[in-house]
Amino acid sequence: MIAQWLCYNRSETFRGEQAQHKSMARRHNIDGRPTIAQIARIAGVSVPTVSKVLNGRADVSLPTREKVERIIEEYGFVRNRAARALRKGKTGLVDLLLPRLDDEYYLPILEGVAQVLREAGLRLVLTATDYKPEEEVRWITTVTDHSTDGILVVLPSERAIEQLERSGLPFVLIHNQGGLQATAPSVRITSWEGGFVATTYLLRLGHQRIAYIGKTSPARDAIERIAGYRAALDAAGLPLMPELECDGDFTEASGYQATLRLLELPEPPTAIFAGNDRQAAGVYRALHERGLAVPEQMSVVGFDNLPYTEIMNPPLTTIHAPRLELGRTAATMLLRLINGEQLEMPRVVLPTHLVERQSCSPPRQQQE
Amino acid sequence: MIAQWLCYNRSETFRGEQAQHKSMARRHNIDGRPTIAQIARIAGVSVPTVSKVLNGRADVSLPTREKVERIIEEYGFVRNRAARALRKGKTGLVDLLLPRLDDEYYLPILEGVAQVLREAGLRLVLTATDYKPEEEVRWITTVTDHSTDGILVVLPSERAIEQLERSGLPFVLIHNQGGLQATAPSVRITSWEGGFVATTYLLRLGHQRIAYIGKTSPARDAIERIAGYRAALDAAGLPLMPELECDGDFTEASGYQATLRLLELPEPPTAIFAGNDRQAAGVYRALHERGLAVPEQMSVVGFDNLPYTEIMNPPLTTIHAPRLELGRTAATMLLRLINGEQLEMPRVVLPTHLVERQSCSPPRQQQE
DNA sequence: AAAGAAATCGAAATCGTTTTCTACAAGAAA
DNA sequence: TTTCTTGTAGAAAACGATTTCGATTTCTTT
Repeated sequence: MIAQWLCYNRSETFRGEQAQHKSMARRHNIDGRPTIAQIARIAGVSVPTVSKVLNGRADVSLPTREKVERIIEEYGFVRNRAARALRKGKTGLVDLLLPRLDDEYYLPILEGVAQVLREAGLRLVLTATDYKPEEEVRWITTVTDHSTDGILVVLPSERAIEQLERSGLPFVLIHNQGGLQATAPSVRITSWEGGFVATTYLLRLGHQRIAYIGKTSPARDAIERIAGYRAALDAAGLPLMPELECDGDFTEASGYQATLRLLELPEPPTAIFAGNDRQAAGVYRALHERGLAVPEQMSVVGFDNLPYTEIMNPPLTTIHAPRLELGRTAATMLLRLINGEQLEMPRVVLPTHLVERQSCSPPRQQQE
Repeated sequence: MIAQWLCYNRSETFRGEQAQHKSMARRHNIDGRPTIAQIARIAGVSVPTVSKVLNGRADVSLPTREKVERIIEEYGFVRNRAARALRKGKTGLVDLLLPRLDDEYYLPILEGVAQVLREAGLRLVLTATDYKPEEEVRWITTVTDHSTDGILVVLPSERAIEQLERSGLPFVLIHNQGGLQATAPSVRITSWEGGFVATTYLLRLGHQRIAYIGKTSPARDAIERIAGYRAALDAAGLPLMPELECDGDFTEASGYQATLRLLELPEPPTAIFAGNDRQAAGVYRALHERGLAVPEQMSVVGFDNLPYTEIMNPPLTTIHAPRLELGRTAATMLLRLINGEQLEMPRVVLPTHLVERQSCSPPRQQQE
């Protein structure tokens, strides 16, 4: 982080000589910024003509255009966005609703959205709803007042979706939890496939007793992950082992506790598929406390591919959730909707994939 | 809400005597949301009266107020924010400029800003500048068009500060790198004290040879950290040990490399103060590769208190940088400025403190 | 009962831009 | 020359709210 401060400060040494704008404009306007009317008067043309120049319309002669452009440049004129928004009915803003801001999981989504919006010249309005549907609804209601061009909602509640559909605003859902039948534009990831791939990977290494943590959550993604796990076992001709399916609310603590319980089993698993990376961190902690080595005595697979999985010890093998693309895709779709276009693919699912690092190996009995 | 629009339109359709007015109003209102004018007509009052009710002004009689409020409620009216912004000169928006969005360091700052703005009923516009001064300047220029009420800039460049001061907009700087003489409103943390405390902590444990990683960065915070380290050594009557002051650009990789070099020294240190948590993660990796145990064979202290330091193995002792408060304080100050108040304390410095976990112990020779 | 004070309400102006829609000029076609 | 385009420019009307300020009405006071 501070690394970049370095080169950043370097380029600082070339201190750009900024063209100082004429202070004459001050005379005309109280807050110092000229309006179209003033520019028009100074240029000796009418207000609409200036507007036409600003908007690149054709019906302005070249000399007039150049004169107006010169004055605009000279006085450093920028048009009042509020007035423009009022007249055009567009605000240049897009709202993004996240459950939480202090959860690094959402960061790349935010980043992806920000990238696309920046390219499109739109500004990003960010709100955290703290996982409360009423907050979501409240926010959607308050931005229904022409103050946004479109909305992106991560993990929307049912109520939020209803409210969105009612509002008539363009919107795209990210990580929609809703039923499969929902028709609203949305972007998701292949959680089922991720669960399947992770489990299959462990099976291929020779593991037979593979635990899963995170059974309880009613969230769509969680349900898909465990379904993928079960399907992989099934495809390998193995029976389900209910004692190896642990509760877990996808926190570090629940990963820790689930692992302790698993280790007390008469026949503990040789591998743990930890539902997500946070739980995997808890798994590591429990294993370390009990003096068990990863991957020699226990293989571990995570899900999400959070940044810190790279610096875990050993680096965690995990399923990559393409969160940046989630954000980019959703934002791109929303831009289309705002533009009045139809989406040929309103419901997009982005692929996950396995990131192989050093937390897995064949089970001990096969190693020897 | 659509239900109400329905009945709204229905009642309009059946109102013959107001037909001419109605058709006009309908023609101009494409998206079906009522305007103040329509509410006023339905309530049988004037436009200003509705406005007064909306703004809680005193000169409206109770019966009138109640009637208008009922109609507003019934029709689910929300006022057009663009129109309001134009007239009042306030947008209800605050811009936050961050160097990057994918850096978890900034997350709590963002969270703190978001909290305060939410309480104040303002919306947060987020932009990443990618550490480029020209991006900062470009953004500041484009929001100078009355489209924001105030700006918060994290790690502002010199040029950005100049631009801000020229713009006349309210602004507060976070982590200002500038010289001590700068008078602009800003919030920082006590980096020097953090460096001093971390080093003193290690000295008290009995360490004599304490390394520091991150010498090279010209960033204000980095300079203060190493200055604190040196001052602590000095206060303990120890000489500076240049061979123990390592270069480092505050990435995981540089922590790793610096540690390898330190271990090759004829007399390696017994403790490493790692400049920041990311470098500490690299230190852990190098030590683990060389088979050295933390804290038994090497004590490590980080800086920042990133979330993952808690789940490092062992949990990292580090200096807490109060980033949430950084965001909250800056936002609170900005709110004051927007409100036209004077700041009695324009330049705030927030205290850091040591978070003691399990990565430090007395050096080996003293243990035995 | 008359006059003054206070409460209540609305007409009209305003914020700064965009969008018709009309007017006029110059050039092309008849 | 007359008529018809074509190209330019501007007058005026929105967009939807807030604010000012004058006009009523109601309430006190003497």
